[in-house]
Amino acid sequence: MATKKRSPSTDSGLARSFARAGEHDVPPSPRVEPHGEDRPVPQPARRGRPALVDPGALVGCALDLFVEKGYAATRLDDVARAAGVSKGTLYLYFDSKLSLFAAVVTQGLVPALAEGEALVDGFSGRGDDLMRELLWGWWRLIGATRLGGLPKLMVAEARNFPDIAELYHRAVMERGCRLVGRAIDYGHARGDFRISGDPCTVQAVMAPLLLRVLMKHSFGCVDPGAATGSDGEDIAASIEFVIKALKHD
Amino acid sequence: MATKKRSPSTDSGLARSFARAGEHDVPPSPRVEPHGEDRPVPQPARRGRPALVDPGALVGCALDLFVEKGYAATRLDDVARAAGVSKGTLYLYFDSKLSLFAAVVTQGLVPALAEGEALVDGFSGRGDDLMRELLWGWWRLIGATRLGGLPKLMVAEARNFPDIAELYHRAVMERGCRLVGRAIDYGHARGDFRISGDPCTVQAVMAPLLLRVLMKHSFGCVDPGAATGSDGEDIAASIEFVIKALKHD
DNA sequence: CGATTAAATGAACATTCGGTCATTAATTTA
DNA sequence: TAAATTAATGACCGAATGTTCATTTAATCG
Repeated sequence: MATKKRSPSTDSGLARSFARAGEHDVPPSPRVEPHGEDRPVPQPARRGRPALVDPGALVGCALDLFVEKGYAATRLDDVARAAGVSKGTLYLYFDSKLSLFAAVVTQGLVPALAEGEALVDGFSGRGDDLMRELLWGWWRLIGATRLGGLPKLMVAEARNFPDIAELYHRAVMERGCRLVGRAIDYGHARGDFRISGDPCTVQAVMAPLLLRVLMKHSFGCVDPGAATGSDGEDIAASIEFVIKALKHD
Repeated sequence: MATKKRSPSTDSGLARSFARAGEHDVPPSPRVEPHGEDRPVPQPARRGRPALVDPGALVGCALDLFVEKGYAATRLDDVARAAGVSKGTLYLYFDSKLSLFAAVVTQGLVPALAEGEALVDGFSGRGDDLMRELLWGWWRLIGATRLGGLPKLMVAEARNFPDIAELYHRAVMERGCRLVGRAIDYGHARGDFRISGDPCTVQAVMAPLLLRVLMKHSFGCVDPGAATGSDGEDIAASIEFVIKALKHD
């Protein structure tokens, strides 16, 4: 009942059941076969029917549905239909519903985090400007995209899946908090901010944007104000709000 | 398949299937008198076996489980067992799982809102002191109690139950936002705050505490820092953070 | 004490849905 | 073209669970 993946790569259930991350959809590179066979490497010299489906697309559809309906209320039939495949096909790429969920949570946010870290690493300027760029970047890369659904998904399901919650906490939340904390410390060291980047301050800084994206993906269907994000206007206001709180009098 | 309630009072499915609010758990007051039927008669001179269960206790147990597991993942058997009754008994008091959910969401928060409104109505003093009392009151009455689980529950389920989401939005969120908005406006009129209580500012003001309670009820089992609230210390810090953002330079 | 009425039960029913697998489709190799 | 190999399908199964209801329990009334 365990591994059955088409790929020979070993698979430790959960938390690692999926490796591809790119958004590309190219199954077709059927034609490269340099005669060496049993090497466990790049060109397995494929035969038979080439794969049509893009696992990344499956994960994307699952993300949308998990965010919209929650884990338990999302049927694998729906995911399959949304992706234009059959339910059986899902089981060619994922061991179980839970491993699909793990794949959804795992992939996506890490690139955005890396980008933020690069920003903070190479920044020289006023602390409030760094904070503006960082928070705007978060909004552009996460809050305004469908990745913004992940926080809501995890808030909803963390208690039901402690393993995945811990994974998300370590790989995303802690790393993100360190990042924001460093940005605050940067401004603090420069004398721009009155306080340092302790965990409580970090949460207060992220809170307006995070809450906004949580509302968007929950009450967005009921509250038109929460739905849109109404480009920029009040995102900017929220960002300036927390920067004001950080600055000296 | 519709109404079957033991009481002759009409019941419009959803959103109104339950009225009690008490927190007591005493079965030993055998005269329960389920929501006094519209007869002005306080003592209907009951016959037959007196009721043992307290519907408020059923709702309380359901709240805990819904918050912990989410709606879909909560089994009525669990709710019944937690309340010490049989599953069939639940259907004596609620038409369906959904109406139980509606009862959970409906009751509880309104009294806290009323208390906050009384505070703002009768306040005379500095704007930042009003804000402190208001936010601390919210934390004491909601954030620190099990009612604090409701925001997480609604964030998780709003999209699945638009009717209940709209009910919650109207009866709780809009009312709460008006309340906080009035408090900000109060300080703004006095010259204590630099900005008025527009919806965006209100959300930014509530965000740190709301996010904290959301985290507590989701990642609390994984992140020890989010679990406790570590009484007072960083609640105070969060409150002072937003007050700082509101004040003039 | 029966008769009556209401409360509570829990076994049984019906549906949903995650997961399986025999079958079919599509491609390459000989 | 035939064999081999891999991809994809969708009907099917079984466990889980919301809902029902005939039955049992416990109180009051005549």
